[in-house]
Amino acid sequence: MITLHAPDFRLDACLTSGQTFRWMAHGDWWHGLIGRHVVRVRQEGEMLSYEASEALSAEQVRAYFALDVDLPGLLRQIDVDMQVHAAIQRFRGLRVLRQDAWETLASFICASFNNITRIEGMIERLCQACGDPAALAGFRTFIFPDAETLAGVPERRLRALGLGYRAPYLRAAARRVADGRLPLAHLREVDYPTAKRALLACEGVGDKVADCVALFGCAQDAAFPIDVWMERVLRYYFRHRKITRAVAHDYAQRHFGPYAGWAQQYLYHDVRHQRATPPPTGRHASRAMTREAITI
DNA sequence: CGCCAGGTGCTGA
DNA sequence: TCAGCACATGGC
Repeated sequence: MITLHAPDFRLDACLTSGQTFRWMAHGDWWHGLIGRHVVRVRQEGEMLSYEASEALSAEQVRAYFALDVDLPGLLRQIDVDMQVHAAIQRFRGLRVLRQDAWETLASFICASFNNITRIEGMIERLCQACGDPAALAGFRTFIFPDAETLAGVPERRLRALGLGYRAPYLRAAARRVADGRLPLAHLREVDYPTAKRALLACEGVGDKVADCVALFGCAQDAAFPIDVWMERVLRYYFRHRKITRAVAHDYAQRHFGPYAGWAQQYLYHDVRHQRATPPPTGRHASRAMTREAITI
């Protein structure tokens, strides 16, 4: 077992905030994969411990959990209004993970117009059907199938896994990655608009999915995915008027700046968490936040 | 059973 | 540019 120092970090928030779909809680441990490595991780205070099925360096783990990011400095940049401030206070330590770009692209194609529970099931069946088996002690799982593999899977087989109309989109994206038309590794090196434009070339990838892949899979910290939840959150900055996602996205970019994606992750996790555990009275808090929103 | 889900592509104004 | 619509599926 290897232990690293992980200040300003909250593992459970990272793994339950809708940016990753395969981690499972097992007592104090979380079981999952980092790339092709089967891993279990556990947080105790400022310490993060892990075990892996094969050599997995501390640097790879640090990179995956974005522990190299100066979180206090970053939060200072996005802590620009009452609403995001409250989310930061509640979930300080939440970080945007640095996941594999292909797995992120494939996962978020499956995520479109879908709910998280079913997304998890679809991805798990996809891995069982097309991925290589792997294990860590008693934990057995399957590696996420690579693009070359999925490019050769017939659409009807993907439909049989429950992907529905997303099946042809996933197959086409796999082809595009496998044959090099979409150079995913390169998208970490270019600027955000360039990365997003490249992702949008895939069928079944619109603004929201492209932003998720850019943010979670390509280290594009400015990317700002807007789904139905974020649309509700952002409406609040416009005095609850109806707004198009394009307007909301443009506003968020200017309002939060180069780390807008991290603000998005805090707001998203916060609104989802509020639904799960509603606050006791909320009256004063919501009035204060409304007043703040109006002055923006 | 009806509504909803980390949307996208297409169409017609 | 933008609203309106179809699209598969299953969780709740």
